[in-house]
Amino acid sequence: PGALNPSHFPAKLWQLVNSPRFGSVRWDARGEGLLIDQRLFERELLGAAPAGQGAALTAAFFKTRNFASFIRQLNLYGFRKLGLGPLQGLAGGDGAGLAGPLLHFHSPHFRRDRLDLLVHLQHLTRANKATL
Amino acid sequence: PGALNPSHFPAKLWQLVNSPRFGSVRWDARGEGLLIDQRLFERELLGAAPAGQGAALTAAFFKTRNFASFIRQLNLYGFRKLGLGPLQGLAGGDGAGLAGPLLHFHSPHFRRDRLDLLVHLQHLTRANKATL
Amino acid sequence: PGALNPSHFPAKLWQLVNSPRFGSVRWDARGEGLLIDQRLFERELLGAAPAGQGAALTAAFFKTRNFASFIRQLNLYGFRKLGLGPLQGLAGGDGAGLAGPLLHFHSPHFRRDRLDLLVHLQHLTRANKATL
DNA sequence: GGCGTTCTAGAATATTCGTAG
DNA sequence: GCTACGAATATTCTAGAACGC
Repeated sequence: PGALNPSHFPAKLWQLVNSPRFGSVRWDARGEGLLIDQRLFERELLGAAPAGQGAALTAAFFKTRNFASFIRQLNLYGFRKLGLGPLQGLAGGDGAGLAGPLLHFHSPHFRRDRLDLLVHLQHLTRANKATL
Repeated sequence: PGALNPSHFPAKLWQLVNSPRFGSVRWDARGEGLLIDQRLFERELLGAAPAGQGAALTAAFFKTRNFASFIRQLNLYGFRKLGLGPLQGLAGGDGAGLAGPLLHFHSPHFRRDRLDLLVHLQHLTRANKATL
Repeated sequence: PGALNPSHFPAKLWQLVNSPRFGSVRWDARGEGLLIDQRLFERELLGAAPAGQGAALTAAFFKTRNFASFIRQLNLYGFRKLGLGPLQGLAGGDGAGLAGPLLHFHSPHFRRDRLDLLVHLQHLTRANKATL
């Protein structure tokens, strides 16, 4: 049972939020929660083509193509939704409407500059729940 | 629990073996077992490009890219390997060596012209095993 | 019990990863793990012909033709998978698509520049397990 | 008995679908 | 409407078991 296993969800999420290559998942201002742009996420990571283009999924972070499955993973690892993120799409029209609403998720074991907490991000199975 | 659910393995396998579009999975002579060409299967269904071509997976039957995962599914649904298939590579050289060895698998609930048996193809979980 | 016996798996693997003749098995950047290109491995070492060519297996390192058997050996000797190797499919289009994903395996007793550790690579039998 | 190969299964995570709240 | 979760299947990685040498 390894949260540090690079092929498991926690490590992937950590890599994702800290990668400059992907803009759909970022830290919030305090570095205590995730800000997720669903539309951008679907294009960058789930291979959703913006109409008219083949979905050439280069690096497949996930096997799913449904954003809902990603949310299910977040919940399985204990993340909860906080509400909509702050100020997006209001003042700044950043290009061609590429940005959608920002979803805000939080887990006590997922914080910027606290890689050490990552080991506590456990898959919430029935067995793991009993342990906790 | 539906073996007839089109998104589950039994229905997909049935569709696959009966489709003229795919040559990697066929009925054996008696229609009581499957003949599987691993290399062709990987190219047709798992997106393994034959060198020089991007892996453009049109219809994604499965999410995996590993042939071993397909075998795991066969075993999980009760299929057993019978041995190598008959007569391949001997008499008929069918083109450019596209064919590899044929794997032969069998299940009592998977037979040609017996779609009615398909409902008995059950995912062997611990609960289902206890029932049997 | 000889890990150094040239006919046994550890010595073969050592020879393989250090041979300039085979490109399918290499050290990772730190020299602490193996990077394995499955498709190339099958062609170079298991006699899988790239279509149109007879499988003329010159140096038969292994008797098997199944990649899965090689993986079974790795596990029997204590290797664990680390996840997909770095940098593949992302930036570099490496020519003619000859390369597939790189599998990353690790054992504490298999490190570059540490031939002395090789003696600890033991076949995990019931007896050996009890010892550990 | 040890080792290599093959086939199958266990166990954990991942994905999907439905539904309680 | 919507968020979270249960439960079933799917995928992955590793191990068990049987057989031959």
